[in-house]
Amino acid sequence: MKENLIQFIQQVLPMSTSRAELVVAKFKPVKIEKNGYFLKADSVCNASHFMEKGIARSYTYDLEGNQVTTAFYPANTYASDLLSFFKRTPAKEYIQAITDCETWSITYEDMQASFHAIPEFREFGRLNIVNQYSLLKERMLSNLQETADQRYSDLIHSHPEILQHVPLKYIASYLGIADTSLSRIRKEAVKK
Amino acid sequence: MKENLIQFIQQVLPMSTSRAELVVAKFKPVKIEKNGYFLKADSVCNASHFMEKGIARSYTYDLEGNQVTTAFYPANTYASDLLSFFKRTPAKEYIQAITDCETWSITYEDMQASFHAIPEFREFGRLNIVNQYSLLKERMLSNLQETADQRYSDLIHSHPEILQHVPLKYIASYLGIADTSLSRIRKEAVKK
DNA sequence: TTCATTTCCTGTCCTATGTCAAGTGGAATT
DNA sequence: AATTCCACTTGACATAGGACAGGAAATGAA
Repeated sequence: MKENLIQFIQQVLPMSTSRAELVVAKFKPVKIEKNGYFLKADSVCNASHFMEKGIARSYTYDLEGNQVTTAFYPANTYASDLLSFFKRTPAKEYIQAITDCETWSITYEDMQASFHAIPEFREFGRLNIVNQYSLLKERMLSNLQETADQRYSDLIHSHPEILQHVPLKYIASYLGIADTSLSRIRKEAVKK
Repeated sequence: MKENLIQFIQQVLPMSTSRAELVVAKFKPVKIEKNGYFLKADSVCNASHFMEKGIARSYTYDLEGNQVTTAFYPANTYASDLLSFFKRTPAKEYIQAITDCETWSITYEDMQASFHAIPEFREFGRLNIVNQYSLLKERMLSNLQETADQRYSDLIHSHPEILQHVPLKYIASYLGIADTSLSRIRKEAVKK
Protein backbone atom coordinates (compact mmCIF):
# COMPACT_ATOMS: atom_id res chain seq x y z
CA MET A 1 0.00 0.00 0.00
CA LYS A 2 2.68 2.47 1.03
CA GLU A 3 5.12 1.50 -1.72
CA ASN A 4 5.34 4.99 -3.19
CA LEU A 5 5.99 6.59 0.17
CA ILE A 6 8.61 3.97 1.01
CA GLN A 7 10.30 4.53 -2.31
CA PHE A 8 10.25 8.26 -1.77
CA ILE A 9 11.91 7.88 1.63
CA GLN A 10 14.55 5.50 0.32
CA GLN A 11 15.30 7.95 -2.43
CA VAL A 12 15.90 10.74 0.08
CA LEU A 13 17.90 8.52 2.44
CA PRO A 14 18.85 5.00 1.35
CA MET A 15 17.90 2.45 4.01
CA SER A 16 16.66 -1.12 4.19
CA THR A 17 12.99 -1.69 3.47
CA SER A 18 12.48 -2.98 7.00
CA ARG A 19 13.80 0.28 8.45
CA ALA A 20 11.74 2.26 5.96
CA GLU A 21 8.64 0.39 7.12
CA LEU A 22 9.33 1.62 10.63
CA VAL A 23 9.61 5.17 9.32
CA VAL A 24 6.30 5.05 7.48
CA ALA A 25 4.41 3.31 10.29
CA LYS A 26 2.72 6.46 11.58
CA PHE A 27 1.61 7.80 8.21
CA LYS A 28 -2.17 7.41 7.79
CA PRO A 29 -4.21 7.55 4.60
CA VAL A 30 -6.19 10.75 4.08
CA LYS A 31 -8.58 11.70 1.28
CA ILE A 32 -9.36 15.27 0.36
CA GLU A 33 -11.94 16.17 -2.25
CA LYS A 34 -11.38 18.60 -5.06
CA ASN A 35 -11.30 22.18 -3.75
CA GLY A 36 -10.96 20.94 -0.16
CA TYR A 37 -8.23 22.25 2.12
CA PHE A 38 -5.18 20.53 3.59
CA LEU A 39 -4.39 23.70 5.49
CA LYS A 40 -5.81 27.17 5.90
CA ALA A 41 -3.90 30.35 6.60
CA ASP A 42 -3.79 31.49 10.26
CA SER A 43 -4.09 27.95 11.57
CA VAL A 44 -1.15 25.84 12.66
CA CYS A 45 -0.16 23.16 10.15
CA ASN A 46 -0.67 20.00 12.13
CA ALA A 47 -0.10 17.37 9.48
CA SER A 48 2.46 16.80 6.81
CA HIS A 49 1.39 15.04 3.63
CA PHE A 50 2.93 12.79 1.04
CA MET A 51 0.86 13.03 -2.16
CA GLU A 52 -0.22 9.56 -3.25
CA LYS A 53 -2.71 10.69 -5.89
CA GLY A 54 -3.99 14.01 -7.21
CA ILE A 55 -2.61 17.52 -7.36
CA ALA A 56 -2.67 20.25 -4.73
CA ARG A 57 -1.40 23.81 -4.66
CA SER A 58 -0.43 26.29 -1.99
CA TYR A 59 -1.40 29.92 -2.29
CA THR A 60 -1.45 33.15 -0.41
CA TYR A 61 -2.66 36.71 -1.04
CA ASP A 62 -0.55 39.66 -2.14
CA LEU A 63 -0.93 43.20 -0.87
CA GLU A 64 -3.67 43.99 -3.38
CA GLY A 65 -5.65 40.94 -2.31
CA ASN A 66 -4.90 38.77 -5.35
CA GLN A 67 -4.33 35.07 -4.91
CA VAL A 68 -0.75 34.02 -5.63
CA THR A 69 -0.09 30.33 -6.19
CA THR A 70 3.19 29.55 -4.47
CA ALA A 71 3.64 25.86 -5.28
CA PHE A 72 2.12 22.79 -6.91
CA TYR A 73 2.14 19.37 -5.31
CA PRO A 74 1.58 16.57 -7.81
CA ALA A 75 1.75 12.87 -6.89
CA ASN A 76 4.91 11.66 -5.13
CA THR A 77 5.78 15.05 -3.69
CA TYR A 78 5.71 16.27 -0.14
CA ALA A 79 3.10 18.90 0.76
CA SER A 80 3.39 20.84 3.99
CA ASP A 81 3.95 24.34 5.32
CA LEU A 82 7.36 23.60 6.82
CA LEU A 83 7.57 26.77 8.88
CA SER A 84 4.12 26.40 10.39
CA PHE A 85 4.50 22.66 10.92
CA PHE A 86 7.87 22.71 12.66
CA LYS A 87 7.64 26.03 14.48
CA ARG A 88 3.99 25.65 15.50
CA THR A 89 3.18 29.08 14.17
CA PRO A 90 0.10 30.17 12.17
CA ALA A 91 0.44 29.42 8.47
CA LYS A 92 0.58 32.21 5.94
CA GLU A 93 -0.64 29.96 3.15
CA TYR A 94 -3.54 27.83 2.11
CA ILE A 95 -2.98 24.35 0.71
CA GLN A 96 -5.87 23.27 -1.46
CA ALA A 97 -6.71 20.15 -3.47
CA ILE A 98 -7.01 20.95 -7.18
CA THR A 99 -8.23 17.45 -7.98
CA ASP A 100 -9.43 14.73 -5.62
CA CYS A 101 -6.37 13.79 -3.57
CA GLU A 102 -5.14 10.82 -1.56
CA THR A 103 -2.21 11.28 0.80
CA TRP A 104 -0.18 9.58 3.48
CA SER A 105 -0.19 12.00 6.36
CA ILE A 106 1.50 12.27 9.73
CA THR A 107 0.75 14.58 12.64
CA TYR A 108 3.31 16.79 14.34
CA GLU A 109 3.14 14.76 17.55
CA ASP A 110 3.66 11.46 15.78
CA MET A 111 6.53 12.88 13.80
CA GLN A 112 8.27 14.23 16.90
CA ALA A 113 7.82 10.89 18.64
CA SER A 114 9.21 9.04 15.66
CA PHE A 115 12.10 11.49 15.39
CA HIS A 116 13.09 10.54 18.91
CA ALA A 117 12.63 6.83 18.46
CA ILE A 118 14.00 6.30 14.95
CA PRO A 119 17.33 7.89 13.99
CA GLU A 120 16.68 7.21 10.30
CA PHE A 121 13.45 9.14 10.54
CA ARG A 122 15.07 12.28 11.82
CA GLU A 123 17.83 12.00 9.25
CA PHE A 124 15.21 11.55 6.54
CA GLY A 125 13.29 14.52 7.93
CA ARG A 126 16.34 16.74 7.80
CA LEU A 127 17.32 15.69 4.30
CA ASN A 128 13.76 16.11 3.10
CA ILE A 129 13.74 19.73 4.30
CA VAL A 130 17.15 20.29 2.74
CA ASN A 131 15.82 18.96 -0.56
CA GLN A 132 12.85 21.31 -0.42
CA TYR A 133 15.23 24.16 0.28
CA SER A 134 17.34 23.20 -2.67
CA LEU A 135 14.36 22.99 -5.02
CA LEU A 136 13.21 26.40 -3.87
CA LYS A 137 16.66 27.82 -4.48
CA GLU A 138 16.73 26.49 -8.03
CA ARG A 139 13.32 27.95 -8.62
CA MET A 140 14.42 31.31 -7.30
CA LEU A 141 17.42 31.33 -9.58
CA SER A 142 15.29 30.42 -12.56
CA ASN A 143 12.92 33.25 -11.66
CA LEU A 144 15.83 35.67 -11.60
CA GLN A 145 17.63 34.46 -14.68
CA GLU A 146 15.12 32.96 -17.08
CA THR A 147 12.36 34.55 -19.10
CA ALA A 148 8.74 33.66 -18.43
CA ASP A 149 8.46 31.42 -21.49
CA GLN A 150 11.52 29.43 -20.42
CA ARG A 151 10.02 28.95 -16.97
CA TYR A 152 6.70 27.88 -18.47
CA SER A 153 8.45 25.45 -20.73
CA ASP A 154 10.50 24.06 -17.83
CA LEU A 155 7.35 23.56 -15.78
CA ILE A 156 5.30 21.73 -18.35
CA HIS A 157 8.23 19.51 -19.30
CA SER A 158 9.01 18.52 -15.73
CA HIS A 159 5.36 18.24 -14.64
CA PRO A 160 3.11 17.82 -17.68
CA GLU A 161 0.31 16.56 -15.42
CA ILE A 162 -0.02 20.06 -13.97
CA LEU A 163 -1.07 21.48 -17.30
CA GLN A 164 -3.80 18.85 -17.60
CA HIS A 165 -5.56 19.74 -14.36
CA VAL A 166 -4.62 23.23 -13.26
CA PRO A 167 -6.34 26.44 -14.43
CA LEU A 168 -3.92 28.61 -16.35
CA LYS A 169 -4.35 31.56 -14.03
CA TYR A 170 -2.86 29.50 -11.19
CA ILE A 171 0.11 28.64 -13.37
CA ALA A 172 0.51 32.29 -14.34
CA SER A 173 0.71 33.50 -10.78
CA TYR A 174 3.07 30.65 -9.91
CA LEU A 175 5.34 31.84 -12.71
CA GLY A 176 4.97 35.42 -11.52
CA ILE A 177 3.26 36.76 -14.64
CA ALA A 178 -0.18 38.03 -15.59
CA ASP A 179 -2.57 35.46 -17.01
CA THR A 180 -2.82 37.48 -20.21
CA SER A 181 0.93 37.19 -20.64
CA LEU A 182 0.80 33.44 -20.14
CA SER A 183 -1.86 33.26 -22.77
CA ARG A 184 0.41 35.03 -25.25
CA ILE A 185 3.37 32.88 -24.30
CA ARG A 186 1.30 29.79 -25.01
CA LYS A 187 0.30 31.18 -28.38
CA GLU A 188 3.95 31.72 -29.29
CA ALA A 189 4.93 28.28 -27.97
CA VAL A 190 2.45 26.56 -30.29
CA LYS A 191 4.17 28.07 -33.32
CA LYS A 192 7.48 26.42 -32.46
CA MET B 1 33.28 34.89 23.52
CA LYS B 2 30.47 32.96 21.88
CA GLU B 3 27.67 35.21 23.16
CA ASN B 4 26.37 36.10 19.73
CA LEU B 5 26.24 32.47 18.64
CA ILE B 6 24.53 31.46 21.86
CA GLN B 7 22.01 34.24 21.46
CA PHE B 8 21.37 33.18 17.88
CA ILE B 9 20.73 29.60 18.95
CA GLN B 10 18.43 30.62 21.77
CA GLN B 11 16.50 32.78 19.36
CA VAL B 12 15.97 29.83 17.01
CA LEU B 13 15.13 27.42 19.85
CA PRO B 14 14.70 28.76 23.38
CA MET B 15 16.81 26.75 25.85
CA SER B 16 18.81 27.34 29.01
CA THR B 17 22.22 28.92 28.59
CA SER B 18 23.85 25.82 30.03
CA ARG B 19 22.25 23.66 27.33
CA ALA B 20 23.16 26.24 24.70
CA GLU B 21 26.77 26.06 25.85
CA LEU B 22 26.71 22.34 25.13
CA VAL B 23 25.36 23.05 21.68
CA VAL B 24 28.07 25.56 20.81
CA ALA B 25 30.93 23.53 22.28
CA LYS B 26 32.17 22.19 18.96
CA PHE B 27 32.10 25.50 17.09
CA LYS B 28 35.65 26.80 16.51
CA PRO B 29 36.77 30.30 15.61
CA VAL B 30 37.82 30.78 11.98
CA LYS B 31 39.17 33.87 10.24
CA ILE B 32 38.90 34.42 6.53
CA GLU B 33 40.50 37.38 4.82
CA LYS B 34 38.76 39.63 2.37
CA ASN B 35 38.24 37.84 -0.95
CA GLY B 36 39.08 34.49 0.65
CA TYR B 37 36.77 31.49 0.24
CA PHE B 38 34.63 29.65 2.76
CA LEU B 39 33.66 27.18 0.05
CA LYS B 40 34.35 26.61 -3.60
CA ALA B 41 32.03 25.07 -6.17
CA ASP B 42 32.59 21.35 -6.93
CA SER B 43 33.96 20.63 -3.47
CA VAL B 44 31.89 19.26 -0.61
CA CYS B 45 30.93 21.84 1.99
CA ASN B 46 32.57 20.48 5.10
CA ALA B 47 31.96 23.29 7.54
CA SER B 48 29.00 25.39 8.50
CA HIS B 49 29.62 28.95 9.65
CA PHE B 50 28.00 31.45 11.98
CA MET B 51 29.13 34.95 10.97
CA GLU B 52 30.63 36.73 13.96
CA LYS B 53 32.10 39.67 12.02
CA GLY B 54 32.27 40.75 8.41
CA ILE B 55 30.16 40.09 5.33
CA ALA B 56 30.27 37.16 2.90
CA ARG B 57 28.32 36.33 -0.22
CA SER B 58 27.53 33.19 -2.15
CA TYR B 59 27.59 33.16 -5.91
CA THR B 60 27.40 30.88 -8.89
CA TYR B 61 27.61 31.26 -12.66
CA ASP B 62 24.73 31.46 -15.09
CA LEU B 63 24.64 29.80 -18.51
CA GLU B 64 26.44 32.72 -20.17
CA GLY B 65 29.24 32.55 -17.60
CA ASN B 66 28.23 35.61 -15.58
CA GLN B 67 28.61 35.60 -11.83
CA VAL B 68 25.28 35.67 -10.01
CA THR B 69 25.29 36.59 -6.34
CA THR B 70 22.78 34.32 -4.63
CA ALA B 71 22.96 35.53 -1.03
CA PHE B 72 24.65 37.88 1.43
CA TYR B 73 25.77 36.80 4.88
CA PRO B 74 26.28 39.73 7.23
CA ALA B 75 27.16 39.33 10.93
CA ASN B 76 24.86 37.12 13.01
CA THR B 77 23.65 35.06 10.08
CA TYR B 78 24.34 31.48 9.19
CA ALA B 79 26.46 30.79 6.09
CA SER B 80 26.56 27.34 4.56
CA ASP B 81 25.59 25.44 1.44
CA LEU B 82 22.91 23.36 3.12
CA LEU B 83 22.54 20.88 0.29
CA SER B 84 26.24 20.21 -0.06
CA PHE B 85 26.81 20.14 3.69
CA PHE B 86 24.04 17.73 4.61
CA LYS B 87 23.98 15.56 1.52
CA ARG B 88 27.76 15.44 1.08
CA THR B 89 27.48 16.38 -2.56
CA PRO B 90 29.65 18.83 -4.53
CA ALA B 91 28.60 22.43 -4.04
CA LYS B 92 27.24 24.46 -6.93
CA GLU B 93 28.20 27.73 -5.30
CA TYR B 94 31.15 29.69 -4.04
CA ILE B 95 31.01 31.40 -0.66
CA GLN B 96 33.43 34.29 -0.50
CA ALA B 97 34.43 36.86 2.14
CA ILE B 98 33.61 40.38 0.96
CA THR B 99 35.33 41.93 3.96
CA ASP B 100 37.64 40.29 6.52
CA CYS B 101 35.46 37.77 8.35
CA GLU B 102 35.43 35.97 11.67
CA THR B 103 33.14 33.01 12.16
CA TRP B 104 32.21 30.21 14.53
CA SER B 105 32.42 27.08 12.44
CA ILE B 106 31.60 23.42 12.88
CA THR B 107 32.52 20.45 10.72
CA TYR B 108 30.05 17.93 9.36
CA GLU B 109 31.43 15.17 11.56
CA ASP B 110 31.22 17.23 14.72
CA MET B 111 27.71 18.30 13.87
CA GLN B 112 26.54 14.74 13.25
CA ALA B 113 28.12 13.64 16.51
CA SER B 114 26.46 16.47 18.40
CA PHE B 115 23.14 15.76 16.70
CA HIS B 116 23.27 12.27 18.15
CA ALA B 117 24.39 13.34 21.59
CA ILE B 118 22.35 16.50 22.13
CA PRO B 119 18.62 16.48 21.32
CA GLU B 120 18.48 20.29 21.51
CA PHE B 121 21.18 20.49 18.88
CA ARG B 122 19.29 18.47 16.34
CA GLU B 123 16.11 20.38 17.06
CA PHE B 124 18.02 23.64 16.63
CA GLY B 125 19.54 22.29 13.41
CA ARG B 126 16.14 21.43 11.99
CA LEU B 127 14.58 24.75 12.94
CA ASN B 128 17.57 26.62 11.56
CA ILE B 129 17.09 24.96 8.18
CA VAL B 130 13.36 25.63 8.31
CA ASN B 131 14.10 29.31 9.00
CA GLN B 132 16.43 29.49 6.03
CA TYR B 133 13.74 27.88 3.91
CA SER B 134 11.22 30.42 5.07
CA LEU B 135 13.51 33.37 4.36
CA LEU B 136 14.16 32.01 0.89
CA LYS B 137 10.45 31.66 0.29
CA GLU B 138 9.80 35.25 1.28
CA ARG B 139 12.56 36.35 -1.00
CA MET B 140 11.13 34.38 -3.88
CA LEU B 141 7.72 35.92 -3.38
CA SER B 142 9.20 39.38 -3.28
CA ASN B 143 11.07 38.62 -6.50
CA LEU B 144 7.82 37.59 -8.13
CA GLN B 145 5.60 40.32 -6.79
CA GLU B 146 7.69 43.43 -6.17
CA THR B 147 9.46 45.74 -8.55
CA ALA B 148 13.23 46.04 -8.50
CA ASP B 149 13.24 49.35 -6.67
CA GLN B 150 11.01 47.94 -3.93
CA ARG B 151 13.37 45.01 -3.51
CA TYR B 152 16.37 47.31 -3.41
CA SER B 153 14.70 49.47 -0.83
CA ASP B 154 13.78 46.40 1.26
CA LEU B 155 17.36 45.19 1.17
CA ILE B 156 19.05 48.39 2.22
CA HIS B 157 16.52 48.96 4.98
CA SER B 158 16.88 45.49 6.44
CA HIS B 159 20.65 45.29 5.92
CA PRO B 160 22.14 48.77 5.53
CA GLU B 161 25.60 47.38 6.25
CA ILE B 162 25.52 45.57 2.93
CA LEU B 163 25.39 48.81 1.00
CA GLN B 164 28.46 50.06 2.85
CA HIS B 165 30.72 47.20 1.85
CA VAL B 166 29.35 45.43 -1.18
CA PRO B 167 30.00 46.46 -4.80
CA LEU B 168 26.79 47.48 -6.50
CA LYS B 169 27.14 44.91 -9.24
CA TYR B 170 26.86 42.14 -6.64
CA ILE B 171 23.70 43.72 -5.28
CA ALA B 172 22.29 44.05 -8.80
CA SER B 173 22.75 40.37 -9.62
CA TYR B 174 21.32 39.45 -6.20
CA LEU B 175 18.24 41.50 -7.05
CA GLY B 176 18.10 39.90 -10.49
CA ILE B 177 18.63 43.10 -12.46
CA ALA B 178 21.35 44.60 -14.64
CA ASP B 179 23.84 46.83 -12.88
CA THR B 180 22.86 49.70 -15.17
CA SER B 181 19.27 49.34 -14.00
CA LEU B 182 20.34 49.41 -10.37
CA SER B 183 22.28 52.57 -11.09
CA ARG B 184 19.15 54.22 -12.45
CA ILE B 185 17.03 52.95 -9.56
CA ARG B 186 19.47 54.54 -7.14
CA LYS B 187 19.30 57.80 -9.00
CA GLU B 188 15.53 57.83 -8.74
CA ALA B 189 15.62 56.82 -5.08
CA VAL B 190 17.78 59.83 -4.22
CA LYS B 191 15.09 62.18 -5.51
CA LYS B 192 12.52 60.84 -3.06
C1' DT C 1 -32.79 24.33 -21.66
C1' DT C 2 -31.33 29.01 -20.21
C1' DC C 3 -28.70 32.07 -17.53
C1' DA C 4 -24.66 33.25 -14.96
C1' DT C 5 -20.00 32.57 -13.99
C1' DT C 6 -15.55 31.52 -14.95
C1' DT C 7 -11.75 30.71 -17.98
C1' DC C 8 -9.17 31.94 -21.60
C1' DC C 9 -7.72 34.74 -25.60
C1' DT C 10 -6.73 39.10 -28.01
C1' DG C 11 -5.94 44.16 -29.10
C1' DT C 12 -4.00 48.53 -27.68
C1' DC C 13 -1.10 51.03 -25.17
C1' DC C 14 2.36 51.68 -21.44
C1' DT C 15 6.25 50.90 -18.23
C1' DA C 16 10.13 48.54 -16.22
C1' DT C 17 14.08 46.71 -17.32
C1' DG C 18 17.65 44.93 -20.68
C1' DT C 19 21.46 45.74 -24.06
C1' DC C 20 25.14 48.11 -25.79
C1' DA C 21 28.31 51.74 -26.03
C1' DA C 22 30.57 55.72 -24.18
C1' DG C 23 32.42 58.38 -20.47
C1' DT C 24 34.05 59.71 -15.56
C1' DG C 25 36.48 59.21 -11.39
C1' DG C 26 39.18 56.68 -8.23
C1' DA C 27 42.44 52.91 -6.87
C1' DA C 28 46.08 50.18 -7.88
C1' DT C 29 50.29 49.19 -10.57
C1' DT C 30 54.41 50.44 -12.93
C1' DA D 1 53.52 60.74 -12.94
C1' DA D 2 51.65 57.84 -16.22
C1' DT D 3 48.99 53.80 -17.06
C1' DT D 4 45.74 50.48 -16.44
C1' DC D 5 41.77 48.75 -14.15
C1' DC D 6 37.53 48.73 -12.02
C1' DA D 7 33.16 50.58 -10.26
C1' DC D 8 29.79 53.31 -11.49
C1' DT D 9 26.91 56.41 -14.35
C1' DT D 10 24.46 57.89 -18.40
C1' DG D 11 22.27 57.96 -23.01
C1' DA D 12 19.76 55.76 -26.90
C1' DC D 13 17.16 52.24 -28.18
C1' DA D 14 14.82 47.56 -27.81
C1' DT D 15 11.83 44.23 -25.58
C1' DA D 16 9.24 41.58 -22.10
C1' DG D 17 5.60 41.80 -19.69
C1' DG D 18 1.73 44.60 -17.27
C1' DA D 19 -2.94 47.01 -17.30
C1' DC D 20 -7.24 47.35 -19.03
C1' DA D 21 -11.12 46.34 -21.89
C1' DG D 22 -13.71 43.43 -24.78
C1' DG D 23 -15.27 39.00 -26.39
C1' DA D 24 -15.51 33.80 -27.14
C1' DA D 25 -15.87 29.45 -25.11
C1' DA D 26 -16.49 26.40 -21.47
C1' DT D 27 -18.56 25.29 -17.11
C1' DG D 28 -21.96 25.17 -13.66
C1' DA D 29 -26.52 26.29 -11.64
C1' DA D 30 -31.53 26.65 -11.97
